[in-house]
Amino acid sequence: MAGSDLYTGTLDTMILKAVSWGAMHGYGIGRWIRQNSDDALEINEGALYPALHRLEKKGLLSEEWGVTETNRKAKFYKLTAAGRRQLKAEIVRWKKYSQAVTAVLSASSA
Amino acid sequence: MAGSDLYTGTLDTMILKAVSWGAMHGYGIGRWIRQNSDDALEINEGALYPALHRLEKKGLLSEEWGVTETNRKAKFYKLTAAGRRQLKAEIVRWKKYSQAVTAVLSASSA
DNA sequence: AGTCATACCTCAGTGGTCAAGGTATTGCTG
DNA sequence: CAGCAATACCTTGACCACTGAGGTATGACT
Repeated sequence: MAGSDLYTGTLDTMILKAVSWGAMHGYGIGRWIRQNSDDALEINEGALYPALHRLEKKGLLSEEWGVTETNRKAKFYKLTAAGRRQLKAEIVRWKKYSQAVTAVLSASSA
Repeated sequence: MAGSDLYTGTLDTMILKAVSWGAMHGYGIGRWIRQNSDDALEINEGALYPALHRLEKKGLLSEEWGVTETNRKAKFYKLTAAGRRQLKAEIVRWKKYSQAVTAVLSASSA
């Protein structure tokens, strides 16, 4: 599975966003990100699962085993209150940061 | 010197951009990035200098000792041909990537 | 003489990602 | 019904960029 060479640190925020309307399982989160990025981002599983565990350990996600619509067992993640706060802050940070980098990369004089 | 919590991987591209109109020394590159990001990005020197050495080692920058306008000795960096090519590619990559992440973070339905 | 800004550097530690391996189950298709 | 793709989870070692903190030296101004 070819990764997308992530800019480190952006994955966690996207994961939090993915579950912001309800519980989702890991594999589905990866698929959701790919789809919502118009196939630009392909999440490496070796990055995805450690990230989920990390976020759970930080108390930003809670996990629970369940069954998918297609009858498969899967671990479902949802946002905690802290996770929702974090998501909000991270989105602000991303906006500022990406605008700053874009400004730098389109500067037209020294 | 407080860093800006960089998203790993974005620094190199900004450095290449900084020297795209002519040679610049390391300390000045840090200042240039800060100014062109409207003070949003404060480059940690512990990130900056290793990055310069890295890029030089990769053949994307060439370095040469010189003297600044204010009469101080400093190491000046400029783009190599490979560096210019890399910069172009990295800017494209950043545009695609940042648009993708922004799309994901502003998705409005599951 | 002292201090600030400039200008360079290194190092240990941390931590996220990649690449590659693995297990198990469902469901489709030949 | 055998085989295989897709789903769904996981771990591990290696790599490497960044943080935070330390350091040296010089020019300019007070």
